[in-house]
Amino acid sequence: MSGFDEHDAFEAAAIAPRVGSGLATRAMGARADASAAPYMDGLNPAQRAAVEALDGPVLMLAGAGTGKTKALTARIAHLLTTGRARPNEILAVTFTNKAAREMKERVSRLLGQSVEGMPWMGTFHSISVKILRRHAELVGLKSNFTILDTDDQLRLLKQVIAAADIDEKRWPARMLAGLIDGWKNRALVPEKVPSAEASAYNNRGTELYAAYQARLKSLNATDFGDLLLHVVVIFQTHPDVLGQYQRWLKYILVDEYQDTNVAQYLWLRLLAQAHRNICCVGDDDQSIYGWRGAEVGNILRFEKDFPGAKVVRLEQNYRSTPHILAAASGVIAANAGRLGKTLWTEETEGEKVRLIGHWDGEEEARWIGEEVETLQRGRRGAKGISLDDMAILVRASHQMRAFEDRFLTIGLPYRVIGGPRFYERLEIRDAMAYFRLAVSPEDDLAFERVVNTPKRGLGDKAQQTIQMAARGNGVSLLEGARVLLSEGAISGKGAGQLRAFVDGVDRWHGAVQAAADHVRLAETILEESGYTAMWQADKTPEAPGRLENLKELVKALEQFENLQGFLEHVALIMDNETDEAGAKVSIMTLHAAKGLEFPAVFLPGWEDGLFPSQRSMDEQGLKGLEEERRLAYVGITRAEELCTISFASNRRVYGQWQSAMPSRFIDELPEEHVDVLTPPGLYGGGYGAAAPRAATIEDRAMKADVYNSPGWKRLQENANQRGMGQPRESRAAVIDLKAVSSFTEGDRVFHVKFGYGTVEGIEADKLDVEFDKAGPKKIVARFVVPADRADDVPF
DNA sequence: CATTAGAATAACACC
DNA sequence: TATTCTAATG
Repeated sequence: MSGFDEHDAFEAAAIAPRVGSGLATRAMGARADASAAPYMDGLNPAQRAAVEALDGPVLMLAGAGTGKTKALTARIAHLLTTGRARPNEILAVTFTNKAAREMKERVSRLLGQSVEGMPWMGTFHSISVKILRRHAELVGLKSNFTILDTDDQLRLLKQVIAAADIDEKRWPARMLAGLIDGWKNRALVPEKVPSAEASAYNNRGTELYAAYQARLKSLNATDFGDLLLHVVVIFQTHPDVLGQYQRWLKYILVDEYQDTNVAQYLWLRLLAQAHRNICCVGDDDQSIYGWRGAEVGNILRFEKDFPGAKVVRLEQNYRSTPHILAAASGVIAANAGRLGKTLWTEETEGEKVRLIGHWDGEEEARWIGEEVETLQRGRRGAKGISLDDMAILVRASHQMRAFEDRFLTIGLPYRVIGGPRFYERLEIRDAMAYFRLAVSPEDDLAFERVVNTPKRGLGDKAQQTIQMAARGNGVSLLEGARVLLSEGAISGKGAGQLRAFVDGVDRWHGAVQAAADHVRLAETILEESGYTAMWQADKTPEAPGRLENLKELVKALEQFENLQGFLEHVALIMDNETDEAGAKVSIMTLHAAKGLEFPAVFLPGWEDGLFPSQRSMDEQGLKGLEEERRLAYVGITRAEELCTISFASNRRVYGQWQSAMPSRFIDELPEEHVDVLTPPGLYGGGYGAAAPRAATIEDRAMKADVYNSPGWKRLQENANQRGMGQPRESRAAVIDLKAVSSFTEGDRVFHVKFGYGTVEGIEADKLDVEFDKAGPKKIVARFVVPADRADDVPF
């Protein structure tokens, strides 16, 4: 019942009058003057132009904070109100479920009615699933195919690799997964992979890709990349099917167009090529998904793809203060090959972007924690900021830990967005595997995951036997197991338990087919399988939490009609919004922050190697660096009123201490828009958790003569002396330089972090020190002092 | 088969 | 450091 039949009816009924572009029009009972419609209120001229250019290709270049969603939703309202399209004739694609949800809500609000009838508003993936279920047989699948997540994908690949007799050690499955994802992102089926790339993965990349695809098909499964790929293949090979969709989906809107990859581009172009009513919204400066196959080229090339396209630029920013905008512009200006936009604002007030250095990551977290509390309370009589209005945006998710630790100890409420997700947790995935088996007993991957969880005495050997039996008979693992049991071919111990397991699955499957109450069924499954009992018996500290999660899972089921519906939801909706009450600071990655805004934003970890990430630069060179820079731009432009950038000179990495230089992006911040808060340490004095609150940053900031402070100069000098890309030691929190006298072997020394130690060797400016507590370390000489001067260390 | 200690290794961002 | 993998032991 996916709306296709109604659709035909609608198609016949919807005879929208053609109208001149840009003019207010009268249409089928719509309001007489659309330009006076409430959804047009408060649109600036550029936005209005974007809303009114309904027919033909439109490219909306929308800078950060320029009201793009407003324009987009108004455009949808306009399409509906003018009678150009019915709700189910508009295809509106976003990248995240959150964005789709928000758009739905806003359109509903604009029109004063629900838009439940907009079935084609969603992510590329969710819309693709809808299409693919309808035409699965065209690519050799059944319409109830399962969608594998990354984990399943990897396990399947390992099997394929093993079957090809390749040493997975030398040729990791991850590498192959990356290759295959890359090909799928470019809509390349195995036969189409360019021969130049066939040498990948020990010359067997394409061969294994083909084997993997065959395996997926036999499992009646797809991975994420397939969802799009299959649809593109169907469109390309079945013009009749494509034609249907072209007729049905009269208007196309695409959000975040700069993030589309080749497959998505083809997907869109195929759908749009007939009527060319496509409106793409994007910002080349916010293209941050190159690693996922996004092609900035798509947006740069739009006018060539759609000749005669109308290009609208949204440049008036409604979000940030001038200083914040200027700082962001200064950074992004270093990128080449931009379409170019100049953001401006009518706003004149506002604080400069704040910059502060710290000795190490812990101190950075401590400082930000205090600063959050200060802001919450309200600085100098200013009004306080709610925790909900503050965010900490990090480059990589592992950076979040330091903040979580700190916030937990000071009891500061926080929420992590996009961290280790609920549905990726071990116990949830196990439970889901049970549900999957209940829904489709032939789901071999699910079978493998839980046959021996909890332990049923079915180890590698027993499982191999089952595999053999299944493969030999060309049946699923469950059937294979059944055969073995009936033959009595399985050894004594596990046999009874396997029998119980197989019977259990049969029973649960029966219940699913009988459409039994699925919430109850889920509980029953977890009980009968012994899964709950397993965690109850587990005495590790995390067991109670896991049981709690299982309860939550069952509760989440209530919102769905059945298990199938739930499973699909989980496969596609990986963002879990836990809307707990109470104000909280948000912690998230820069990527996750795209599209969001906060009055106060903290951007920690601006160190070379971390941000920009060394890996990005190593693998992608200048291209990678530019993408990192766009990420910096995204970060800064999330801030409405206050943006605080910070870096730490030392950080633990894999338990090893490492020092780093402030990010090169810091040098790119235009100095007249930055307040340098004195790097701690440069003026000595106890700075840290125990420091009196009166001595916090605010007061210091007043004195800091911005870029003329000795600290800043030294930062610059150090920066200039060193080559780029080298591992560099800190140029920020420099300890008393005079303390760096010449050391000799055997000297006793002191280091703030490691304590006392003995010099074992000397190498240029580095010392090999055997620390009493921390063990052997290589240390830059500047960071240690003679042991008898330990008291002089200002930290 | 399960358990466990010790070693290896890891970490960038997501639908 | 923290998790995961391997090999050796029970």
